[in-house]
Amino acid sequence: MQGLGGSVAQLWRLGVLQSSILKGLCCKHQATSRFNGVCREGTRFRADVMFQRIQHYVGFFDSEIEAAHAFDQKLRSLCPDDVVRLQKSLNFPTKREVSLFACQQERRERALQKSSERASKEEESFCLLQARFMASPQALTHEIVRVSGSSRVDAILQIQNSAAGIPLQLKSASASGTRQHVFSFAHVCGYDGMLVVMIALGHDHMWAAEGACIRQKTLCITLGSDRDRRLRVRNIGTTLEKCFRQREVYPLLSLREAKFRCSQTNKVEEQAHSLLAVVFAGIGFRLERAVGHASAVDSFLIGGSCELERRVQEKASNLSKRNRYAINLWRNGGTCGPRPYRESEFDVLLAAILDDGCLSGLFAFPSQVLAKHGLVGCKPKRLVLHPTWAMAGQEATRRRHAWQLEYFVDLRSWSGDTTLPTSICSGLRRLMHKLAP
DNA sequence: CCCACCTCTAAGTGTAAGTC
DNA sequence: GACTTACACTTAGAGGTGGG
Repeated sequence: MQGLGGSVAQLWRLGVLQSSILKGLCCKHQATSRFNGVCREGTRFRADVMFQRIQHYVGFFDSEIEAAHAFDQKLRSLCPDDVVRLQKSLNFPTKREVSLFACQQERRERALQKSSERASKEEESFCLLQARFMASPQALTHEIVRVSGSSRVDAILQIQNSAAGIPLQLKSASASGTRQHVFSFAHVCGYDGMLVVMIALGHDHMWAAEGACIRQKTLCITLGSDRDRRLRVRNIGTTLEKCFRQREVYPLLSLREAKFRCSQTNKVEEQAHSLLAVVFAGIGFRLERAVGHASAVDSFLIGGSCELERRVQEKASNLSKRNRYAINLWRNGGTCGPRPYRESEFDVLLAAILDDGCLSGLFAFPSQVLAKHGLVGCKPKRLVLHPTWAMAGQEATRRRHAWQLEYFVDLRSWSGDTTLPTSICSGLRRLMHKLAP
Protein backbone atom coordinates (compact mmCIF):
# COMPACT_ATOMS: atom_id res chain seq x y z
CA MET A 1 0.00 0.00 0.00
CA GLN A 2 3.02 2.27 -0.09
CA GLY A 3 2.31 5.53 -1.83
CA LEU A 4 -1.42 4.86 -1.94
CA GLY A 5 -2.20 6.30 1.42
CA GLY A 6 -5.11 3.92 1.67
CA SER A 7 -7.75 6.57 1.12
CA VAL A 8 -10.76 5.74 -0.99
CA ALA A 9 -10.07 8.74 -3.18
CA GLN A 10 -6.56 7.54 -3.93
CA LEU A 11 -7.76 4.02 -4.63
CA TRP A 12 -10.35 5.44 -6.95
CA ARG A 13 -7.68 7.42 -8.74
CA LEU A 14 -5.53 4.29 -8.98
CA GLY A 15 -8.38 2.38 -10.56
CA VAL A 16 -9.09 5.09 -13.06
CA LEU A 17 -5.43 5.51 -13.85
CA GLN A 18 -4.86 1.77 -14.27
CA SER A 19 -7.78 1.26 -16.53
CA SER A 20 -7.13 4.32 -18.63
CA ILE A 21 -3.49 3.34 -19.08
CA LEU A 22 -4.53 -0.18 -20.06
CA LYS A 23 -7.12 1.16 -22.44
CA GLY A 24 -4.59 3.35 -24.11
CA LEU A 25 -2.10 0.54 -24.47
CA CYS A 26 -4.12 -2.49 -25.43
CA CYS A 27 -7.01 -1.21 -27.45
CA LYS A 28 -6.24 -0.52 -31.05
CA HIS A 29 -9.69 0.93 -31.65
CA GLN A 30 -10.69 4.38 -30.50
CA ALA A 31 -11.58 3.97 -26.81
CA THR A 32 -15.12 5.18 -26.08
CA SER A 33 -14.71 5.05 -22.30
CA ARG A 34 -11.82 5.41 -19.88
CA PHE A 35 -13.04 2.32 -17.97
CA ASN A 36 -12.51 -1.36 -18.62
CA GLY A 37 -15.47 -3.26 -19.99
CA VAL A 38 -17.40 -0.08 -20.75
CA CYS A 39 -18.22 1.40 -24.13
CA ARG A 40 -20.40 4.24 -25.26
CA GLU A 41 -23.39 3.38 -27.41
CA GLY A 42 -25.23 6.47 -28.51
CA THR A 43 -25.85 8.60 -25.43
CA ARG A 44 -25.61 5.70 -22.93
CA PHE A 45 -22.88 3.37 -21.69
CA ARG A 46 -22.88 -0.38 -22.03
CA ALA A 47 -20.96 -2.77 -19.73
CA ASP A 48 -19.84 -6.28 -20.69
CA VAL A 49 -17.53 -8.72 -18.91
CA MET A 50 -15.46 -11.13 -20.94
CA PHE A 51 -14.68 -14.07 -18.69
CA GLN A 52 -13.48 -17.56 -19.64
CA ARG A 53 -14.05 -16.72 -23.28
CA ILE A 54 -17.72 -15.89 -22.64
CA GLN A 55 -19.07 -12.39 -22.99
CA HIS A 56 -21.43 -11.55 -20.12
CA TYR A 57 -23.84 -8.72 -20.80
CA VAL A 58 -24.18 -6.42 -17.77
CA GLY A 59 -26.50 -3.71 -19.00
CA PHE A 60 -26.91 -0.09 -20.16
CA PHE A 61 -26.22 2.84 -17.82
CA ASP A 62 -26.61 6.61 -17.95
CA SER A 63 -23.05 7.33 -16.76
CA GLU A 64 -19.80 5.54 -17.49
CA ILE A 65 -18.91 5.45 -13.77
CA GLU A 66 -22.13 3.56 -13.06
CA ALA A 67 -21.32 1.17 -15.89
CA ALA A 68 -17.75 0.73 -14.57
CA HIS A 69 -19.03 -0.14 -11.08
CA ALA A 70 -21.50 -2.61 -12.60
CA PHE A 71 -18.62 -4.18 -14.56
CA ASP A 72 -16.62 -4.63 -11.33
CA GLN A 73 -19.61 -6.13 -9.54
CA LYS A 74 -20.23 -8.62 -12.35
CA LEU A 75 -16.53 -9.54 -12.52
CA ARG A 76 -16.45 -10.17 -8.75
CA SER A 77 -19.49 -12.44 -9.01
CA LEU A 78 -18.06 -14.39 -11.95
CA CYS A 79 -14.50 -14.67 -10.72
CA PRO A 80 -13.87 -15.62 -7.08
CA ASP A 81 -10.08 -15.55 -7.49
CA ASP A 82 -8.79 -12.15 -6.28
CA VAL A 83 -5.59 -12.28 -8.29
CA VAL A 84 -7.21 -13.33 -11.55
CA ARG A 85 -9.78 -10.59 -11.01
CA LEU A 86 -7.07 -7.99 -10.58
CA GLN A 87 -5.30 -9.21 -13.68
CA LYS A 88 -8.57 -8.56 -15.48
CA SER A 89 -8.26 -4.97 -14.29
CA LEU A 90 -11.05 -3.95 -11.97
CA ASN A 91 -11.96 -0.32 -12.41
CA PHE A 92 -12.29 0.33 -8.67
CA PRO A 93 -10.31 -2.26 -6.69
CA THR A 94 -11.05 -2.30 -2.96
CA LYS A 95 -8.36 -1.60 -0.40
CA ARG A 96 -8.07 -5.34 0.28
CA GLU A 97 -7.77 -6.17 -3.41
CA VAL A 98 -5.04 -3.59 -3.89
CA SER A 99 -3.10 -5.02 -0.91
CA LEU A 100 -3.45 -8.52 -2.38
CA PHE A 101 -2.00 -7.22 -5.60
CA ALA A 102 0.90 -5.71 -3.66
CA CYS A 103 1.50 -9.10 -1.97
CA GLN A 104 1.58 -10.78 -5.36
CA GLN A 105 4.14 -8.30 -6.60
CA GLU A 106 6.30 -8.90 -3.54
CA ARG A 107 6.07 -12.67 -4.10
CA ARG A 108 7.03 -12.13 -7.68
CA GLU A 109 10.05 -10.01 -6.72
CA ARG A 110 11.17 -12.70 -4.28
CA ALA A 111 10.73 -15.41 -6.92
CA LEU A 112 12.76 -13.42 -9.44
CA GLN A 113 15.45 -12.85 -6.84
CA LYS A 114 15.54 -16.61 -6.17
CA SER A 115 15.76 -17.35 -9.86
CA SER A 116 18.72 -15.04 -10.17
CA GLU A 117 20.38 -16.69 -7.17
CA ARG A 118 19.80 -20.10 -8.71
CA ALA A 119 21.48 -19.01 -11.93
CA SER A 120 24.44 -17.83 -9.89
CA LYS A 121 24.58 -21.24 -8.22
CA GLU A 122 24.78 -22.97 -11.60
CA GLU A 123 27.69 -20.74 -12.47
CA GLU A 124 29.27 -21.30 -9.08
CA SER A 125 29.11 -25.08 -9.49
CA PHE A 126 30.85 -24.86 -12.86
CA CYS A 127 33.56 -22.62 -11.39
CA LEU A 128 34.07 -25.07 -8.51
CA LEU A 129 34.46 -27.96 -10.93
CA GLN A 130 36.79 -25.98 -13.14
CA ALA A 131 38.91 -24.85 -10.19
CA ARG A 132 39.32 -28.37 -8.85
CA PHE A 133 40.08 -29.74 -12.29
CA MET A 134 42.69 -27.06 -12.98
CA ALA A 135 44.51 -28.13 -9.83
CA SER A 136 44.82 -31.69 -11.15
CA PRO A 137 47.64 -32.97 -13.40
CA GLN A 138 45.08 -33.90 -16.09
CA ALA A 139 44.59 -30.16 -16.74
CA LEU A 140 47.90 -30.23 -18.62
CA THR A 141 46.42 -32.40 -21.36
CA HIS A 142 42.63 -32.00 -21.08
CA GLU A 143 40.17 -29.13 -20.74
CA ILE A 144 36.59 -28.61 -19.60
CA VAL A 145 34.58 -26.54 -22.07
CA ARG A 146 31.38 -24.85 -20.91
CA VAL A 147 28.34 -25.49 -23.13
CA SER A 148 26.34 -22.28 -23.08
CA GLY A 149 22.67 -21.87 -23.84
CA SER A 150 19.84 -24.23 -22.89
CA SER A 151 21.57 -27.50 -23.66
CA ARG A 152 21.09 -30.53 -21.43
CA VAL A 153 24.88 -30.85 -21.64
CA ASP A 154 26.50 -28.40 -19.24
CA ALA A 155 30.11 -28.99 -20.23
CA ILE A 156 32.34 -31.34 -22.16
CA LEU A 157 35.69 -32.77 -21.18
CA GLN A 158 38.06 -33.04 -24.10
CA ILE A 159 41.73 -33.24 -24.96
CA GLN A 160 42.98 -29.68 -25.29
CA ASN A 161 41.94 -27.99 -28.55
CA SER A 162 40.30 -31.13 -29.90
CA ALA A 163 36.89 -31.20 -31.60
CA ALA A 164 34.95 -33.47 -29.25
CA GLY A 165 34.74 -34.72 -25.68
CA ILE A 166 32.58 -36.54 -23.20
CA PRO A 167 29.40 -34.76 -22.07
CA LEU A 168 29.04 -33.67 -18.45
CA GLN A 169 25.86 -32.79 -16.60
CA LEU A 170 26.40 -30.63 -13.54
CA LYS A 171 24.00 -30.68 -10.62
CA SER A 172 24.29 -28.52 -7.58
CA ALA A 173 22.62 -28.59 -4.19
CA SER A 174 22.90 -26.68 -0.97
CA ALA A 175 22.38 -28.15 2.46
CA SER A 176 19.33 -26.60 4.04
CA GLY A 177 18.08 -25.89 7.55
CA THR A 178 19.06 -28.39 10.21
CA ARG A 179 20.06 -31.04 7.66
CA GLN A 180 23.51 -29.69 6.88
CA HIS A 181 24.77 -33.20 6.08
CA VAL A 182 22.14 -34.00 3.43
CA PHE A 183 22.30 -32.91 -0.23
CA SER A 184 19.36 -33.52 -2.51
CA PHE A 185 20.00 -33.43 -6.28
CA ALA A 186 16.82 -33.14 -8.35
CA HIS A 187 16.21 -34.21 -11.97
CA VAL A 188 19.22 -36.49 -12.17
CA CYS A 189 17.78 -39.21 -14.42
CA GLY A 190 17.67 -39.25 -18.23
CA TYR A 191 21.33 -38.48 -18.79
CA ASP A 192 22.39 -41.67 -20.57
CA GLY A 193 25.82 -41.34 -22.14
CA MET A 194 26.75 -38.49 -19.81
CA LEU A 195 28.64 -38.23 -16.59
CA VAL A 196 26.53 -36.60 -13.89
CA VAL A 197 28.70 -34.52 -11.56
CA MET A 198 27.00 -33.47 -8.33
CA ILE A 199 28.45 -30.55 -6.41
CA ALA A 200 27.67 -29.53 -2.84
CA LEU A 201 27.69 -25.75 -2.80
CA GLY A 202 29.38 -24.15 0.17
CA HIS A 203 31.25 -27.39 0.88
CA ASP A 204 34.19 -29.18 -0.65
CA HIS A 205 32.20 -32.27 -1.64
CA MET A 206 31.72 -33.63 -5.13
CA TRP A 207 30.15 -36.84 -6.42
CA ALA A 208 29.92 -38.42 -9.87
CA ALA A 209 27.73 -41.13 -11.39
CA GLU A 210 27.19 -42.63 -14.82
CA GLY A 211 23.99 -41.05 -16.17
CA ALA A 212 22.63 -44.35 -17.51
CA CYS A 213 22.87 -45.90 -14.02
CA ILE A 214 20.70 -43.27 -12.32
CA ARG A 215 17.10 -44.45 -12.27
CA GLN A 216 15.53 -42.15 -9.68
CA LYS A 217 14.50 -38.56 -10.32
CA THR A 218 16.13 -37.22 -7.18
CA LEU A 219 19.38 -38.42 -5.71
CA CYS A 220 19.87 -37.78 -2.05
CA ILE A 221 23.34 -38.02 -0.58
CA THR A 222 23.90 -38.09 3.14
CA LEU A 223 27.44 -37.51 4.33
CA GLY A 224 28.90 -40.73 5.68
CA SER A 225 26.33 -42.94 3.93
CA ASP A 226 27.23 -45.84 1.57
CA ARG A 227 26.20 -43.74 -1.39
CA ASP A 228 28.48 -40.93 -0.27
CA ARG A 229 31.45 -43.31 -0.09
CA ARG A 230 30.57 -45.02 -3.39
CA LEU A 231 30.09 -41.87 -5.49
CA ARG A 232 32.46 -39.44 -3.78
CA VAL A 233 35.03 -37.85 -6.10
CA ARG A 234 38.43 -37.55 -4.42
CA ASN A 235 40.34 -36.42 -7.48
CA ILE A 236 38.23 -34.93 -10.24
CA GLY A 237 41.07 -35.08 -12.78
CA THR A 238 41.55 -38.84 -12.33
CA THR A 239 37.79 -39.49 -12.35
CA LEU A 240 37.22 -37.52 -15.56
CA GLU A 241 40.22 -39.03 -17.32
CA LYS A 242 39.02 -42.53 -16.43
CA CYS A 243 35.57 -41.77 -17.85
CA PHE A 244 37.14 -40.21 -20.94
CA ARG A 245 38.72 -43.57 -21.77
CA GLN A 246 35.36 -45.40 -21.51
CA ARG A 247 34.14 -44.57 -25.02
CA GLU A 248 31.48 -47.30 -24.99
CA VAL A 249 29.87 -45.65 -21.91
CA TYR A 250 30.52 -42.01 -22.78
CA PRO A 251 30.44 -41.46 -26.58
CA LEU A 252 32.30 -38.36 -27.74
CA LEU A 253 30.28 -35.28 -28.60
CA SER A 254 31.34 -32.13 -30.43
CA LEU A 255 30.58 -28.72 -28.92
CA ARG A 256 28.07 -28.08 -31.69
CA GLU A 257 26.29 -31.40 -31.10
CA ALA A 258 26.26 -30.69 -27.38
CA LYS A 259 24.62 -27.32 -27.91
CA PHE A 260 21.75 -28.96 -29.79
CA ARG A 261 21.00 -31.44 -27.02
CA CYS A 262 18.03 -29.36 -25.90
CA SER A 263 14.27 -29.07 -26.32
CA GLN A 264 12.80 -28.25 -29.74
CA THR A 265 12.01 -24.75 -28.54
CA ASN A 266 15.55 -24.10 -27.43
CA LYS A 267 16.89 -25.65 -30.63
CA VAL A 268 15.24 -22.77 -32.51
CA GLU A 269 17.02 -20.32 -30.24
CA GLU A 270 20.35 -22.14 -30.46
CA GLN A 271 20.16 -22.57 -34.23
CA ALA A 272 19.43 -18.87 -34.66
CA HIS A 273 22.35 -17.91 -32.42
CA SER A 274 24.82 -20.13 -34.33
CA LEU A 275 23.73 -18.73 -37.69
CA LEU A 276 23.71 -15.12 -36.49
CA ALA A 277 27.23 -15.57 -35.09
CA VAL A 278 28.43 -16.76 -38.52
CA VAL A 279 26.73 -13.83 -40.26
CA PHE A 280 28.26 -11.22 -37.95
CA ALA A 281 31.66 -12.90 -38.18
CA GLY A 282 31.41 -12.22 -41.92
CA ILE A 283 31.71 -8.47 -41.25
CA GLY A 284 34.25 -8.80 -38.45
CA PHE A 285 31.88 -8.76 -35.46
CA ARG A 286 31.67 -11.36 -32.70
CA LEU A 287 28.34 -12.50 -31.26
CA GLU A 288 29.26 -14.13 -27.96
CA ARG A 289 26.93 -15.90 -25.57
CA ALA A 290 26.65 -14.21 -22.18
CA VAL A 291 28.32 -16.54 -19.69
CA GLY A 292 25.88 -18.41 -17.46
CA HIS A 293 22.15 -17.92 -17.12
CA ALA A 294 22.53 -15.18 -14.55
CA SER A 295 23.15 -12.57 -17.21
CA ALA A 296 20.33 -10.19 -18.03
CA VAL A 297 21.02 -10.50 -21.77
CA ASP A 298 21.47 -13.41 -24.16
CA SER A 299 24.71 -12.34 -25.76
CA PHE A 300 27.14 -9.55 -26.57
CA LEU A 301 27.89 -8.18 -30.01
CA ILE A 302 31.47 -7.01 -30.11
CA GLY A 303 33.31 -5.28 -32.92
CA GLY A 304 33.51 -2.14 -35.01
CA SER A 305 36.07 0.61 -34.92
CA CYS A 306 36.27 0.85 -31.11
CA GLU A 307 35.52 -2.81 -30.30
CA LEU A 308 32.22 -1.67 -28.81
CA GLU A 309 30.27 -4.20 -26.78
CA ARG A 310 26.51 -4.11 -27.25
CA ARG A 311 24.14 -6.04 -24.96
CA VAL A 312 21.94 -8.23 -27.13
CA GLN A 313 18.54 -9.75 -26.55
CA GLU A 314 18.15 -12.58 -29.07
CA LYS A 315 14.87 -13.78 -30.55
CA ALA A 316 14.05 -16.23 -33.30
CA SER A 317 10.95 -17.03 -35.26
CA ASN A 318 9.92 -19.69 -37.72
CA LEU A 319 6.99 -19.13 -40.04
CA SER A 320 3.94 -19.86 -37.91
CA LYS A 321 0.82 -21.72 -38.99
CA ARG A 322 -0.73 -18.31 -39.56
CA ASN A 323 1.93 -17.66 -42.15
CA ARG A 324 3.76 -14.95 -40.27
CA TYR A 325 6.82 -14.33 -38.14
CA ALA A 326 6.41 -13.12 -34.58
CA ILE A 327 8.49 -12.72 -31.44
CA ASN A 328 7.45 -12.33 -27.83
CA LEU A 329 8.75 -9.15 -26.20
CA TRP A 330 8.55 -10.32 -22.61
CA ARG A 331 10.17 -12.49 -20.03
CA ASN A 332 7.96 -15.27 -18.83
CA GLY A 333 7.20 -15.45 -15.25
CA GLY A 334 5.04 -16.83 -12.63
CA THR A 335 2.03 -15.73 -10.76
CA CYS A 336 1.87 -12.14 -12.01
CA GLY A 337 2.13 -13.08 -15.66
CA PRO A 338 4.71 -12.03 -18.24
CA ARG A 339 7.11 -9.20 -17.52
CA PRO A 340 7.97 -6.64 -20.24
CA TYR A 341 11.56 -5.78 -21.12
CA ARG A 342 12.91 -2.43 -20.00
CA GLU A 343 14.61 -0.17 -22.49
CA SER A 344 17.72 -0.09 -20.30
CA GLU A 345 17.97 -3.91 -20.10
CA PHE A 346 19.63 -4.31 -23.51
CA ASP A 347 21.06 -2.26 -26.37
CA VAL A 348 20.00 -4.29 -29.40
CA LEU A 349 17.28 -6.82 -30.10
CA LEU A 350 18.33 -9.33 -32.76
CA ALA A 351 15.43 -11.19 -34.34
CA ALA A 352 16.31 -14.10 -36.62
CA ILE A 353 13.88 -15.12 -39.37
CA LEU A 354 14.15 -18.86 -39.92
CA ASP A 355 12.77 -20.95 -42.77
CA ASP A 356 13.35 -24.71 -42.69
CA GLY A 357 16.44 -24.27 -40.56
CA CYS A 358 17.93 -21.58 -42.84
CA LEU A 359 18.44 -17.99 -41.80
CA SER A 360 16.36 -15.97 -44.27
CA GLY A 361 16.81 -12.59 -42.66
CA LEU A 362 17.56 -10.66 -39.54
CA PHE A 363 16.21 -7.61 -37.76
CA ALA A 364 18.43 -5.62 -35.42
CA PHE A 365 16.38 -3.09 -33.46
CA PRO A 366 18.01 -0.59 -31.08
CA SER A 367 16.16 -0.65 -27.75
CA GLN A 368 15.36 3.08 -28.07
CA VAL A 369 13.54 2.43 -31.34
CA LEU A 370 11.46 -0.32 -29.73
CA ALA A 371 10.69 2.00 -26.83
CA LYS A 372 9.66 4.73 -29.25
CA HIS A 373 7.11 2.35 -30.77
CA GLY A 374 5.86 1.34 -27.33
CA LEU A 375 7.22 -2.21 -27.65
CA VAL A 376 9.40 -2.22 -24.54
CA GLY A 377 9.10 -0.52 -21.20
CA CYS A 378 5.33 -0.67 -20.92
CA LYS A 379 3.54 -3.98 -21.15
CA PRO A 380 4.33 -7.39 -22.66
CA LYS A 381 3.79 -7.35 -26.41
CA ARG A 382 4.15 -9.68 -29.35
CA LEU A 383 5.87 -8.13 -32.33
CA VAL A 384 4.84 -9.40 -35.74
CA LEU A 385 7.83 -9.10 -38.04
CA HIS A 386 7.41 -8.09 -41.64
CA PRO A 387 10.43 -8.95 -43.77
CA THR A 388 10.33 -7.73 -47.36
CA TRP A 389 8.65 -10.92 -48.60
CA ALA A 390 6.00 -11.00 -45.89
CA MET A 391 4.56 -7.52 -45.98
CA ALA A 392 1.08 -6.99 -44.61
CA GLY A 393 -1.80 -7.20 -47.08
CA GLN A 394 -3.44 -3.88 -46.33
CA GLU A 395 -1.77 -0.62 -47.30
CA ALA A 396 -2.43 1.00 -43.91
CA THR A 397 -0.86 -1.93 -42.06
CA ARG A 398 2.11 -1.91 -44.45
CA ARG A 399 2.68 1.77 -43.64
CA ARG A 400 2.40 1.07 -39.92
CA HIS A 401 5.14 -1.55 -40.07
CA ALA A 402 7.36 0.17 -42.63
CA TRP A 403 9.78 1.36 -39.91
CA GLN A 404 10.87 -2.26 -39.38
CA LEU A 405 12.52 -2.44 -42.80
CA GLU A 406 15.10 0.16 -41.79
CA TYR A 407 16.51 -2.44 -39.43
CA PHE A 408 16.25 -5.48 -41.70
CA VAL A 409 18.76 -7.40 -43.78
CA ASP A 410 17.60 -9.98 -46.31
CA LEU A 411 19.81 -13.09 -46.11
CA ARG A 412 18.03 -15.34 -48.58
CA SER A 413 20.90 -15.12 -51.07
CA TRP A 414 23.27 -16.67 -48.51
CA SER A 415 23.28 -20.46 -48.38
CA GLY A 416 24.72 -20.70 -44.89
CA ASP A 417 27.99 -22.46 -45.59
CA THR A 418 29.59 -20.01 -48.01
CA THR A 419 31.03 -16.54 -47.51
CA LEU A 420 28.54 -13.70 -47.30
CA PRO A 421 27.66 -12.02 -50.63
CA THR A 422 28.89 -8.42 -50.90
CA SER A 423 25.34 -7.03 -50.95
CA ILE A 424 24.59 -8.65 -47.58
CA CYS A 425 27.87 -7.42 -46.09
CA SER A 426 27.13 -3.85 -47.08
CA GLY A 427 23.58 -4.14 -45.74
CA LEU A 428 24.89 -5.44 -42.45
CA ARG A 429 27.48 -2.69 -42.17
CA ARG A 430 24.80 -0.07 -42.80
CA LEU A 431 22.72 -1.67 -40.08
CA MET A 432 25.64 -1.74 -37.64
CA HIS A 433 26.16 1.96 -38.32
CA LYS A 434 22.56 2.59 -37.17
CA LEU A 435 23.22 0.62 -34.00
CA ALA A 436 26.21 2.74 -33.05
CA PRO A 437 25.52 4.68 -29.84
C1' DC B 1 -4.40 -7.54 -37.23
C1' DC B 2 -3.65 -7.25 -32.24
C1' DC B 3 -4.04 -9.02 -27.77
C1' DA B 4 -4.64 -12.26 -23.97
C1' DC B 5 -4.32 -16.66 -22.54
C1' DC B 6 -2.66 -20.96 -22.97
C1' DT B 7 0.69 -25.16 -23.85
C1' DC B 8 5.08 -27.33 -24.16
C1' DT B 9 9.78 -28.60 -22.40
C1' DA B 10 13.72 -27.36 -19.84
C1' DA B 11 15.72 -26.11 -15.12
C1' DG B 12 16.47 -25.84 -9.26
C1' DT B 13 14.64 -25.58 -4.38
C1' DG B 14 12.06 -26.82 -0.44
C1' DT B 15 9.23 -29.97 1.79
C1' DA B 16 5.69 -33.54 2.52
C1' DA B 17 5.28 -38.27 2.32
C1' DG B 18 7.09 -42.83 2.09
C1' DT B 19 10.52 -46.43 3.43
C1' DC B 20 13.80 -48.75 6.20
C1' DG C 1 14.41 -41.17 13.57
C1' DA C 2 17.23 -41.17 9.58
C1' DC C 3 17.18 -41.44 4.98
C1' DT C 4 15.04 -41.23 0.30
C1' DT C 5 11.81 -39.87 -3.14
C1' DA C 6 8.20 -37.35 -5.50
C1' DC C 7 5.88 -33.33 -6.05
C1' DA C 8 4.57 -28.46 -6.02
C1' DC C 9 6.36 -24.32 -6.78
C1' DT C 10 9.24 -21.10 -9.27
C1' DT C 11 11.92 -19.55 -13.58
C1' DA C 12 12.97 -19.55 -18.99
C1' DG C 13 11.53 -19.07 -24.61
C1' DA C 14 8.74 -20.31 -28.74
C1' DG C 15 4.51 -20.89 -30.55
C1' DG C 16 -0.83 -21.99 -30.99
C1' DT C 17 -5.54 -20.22 -30.70
C1' DG C 18 -9.67 -17.55 -30.26
C1' DG C 19 -11.91 -13.10 -29.28
C1' DG C 20 -12.23 -8.25 -30.25
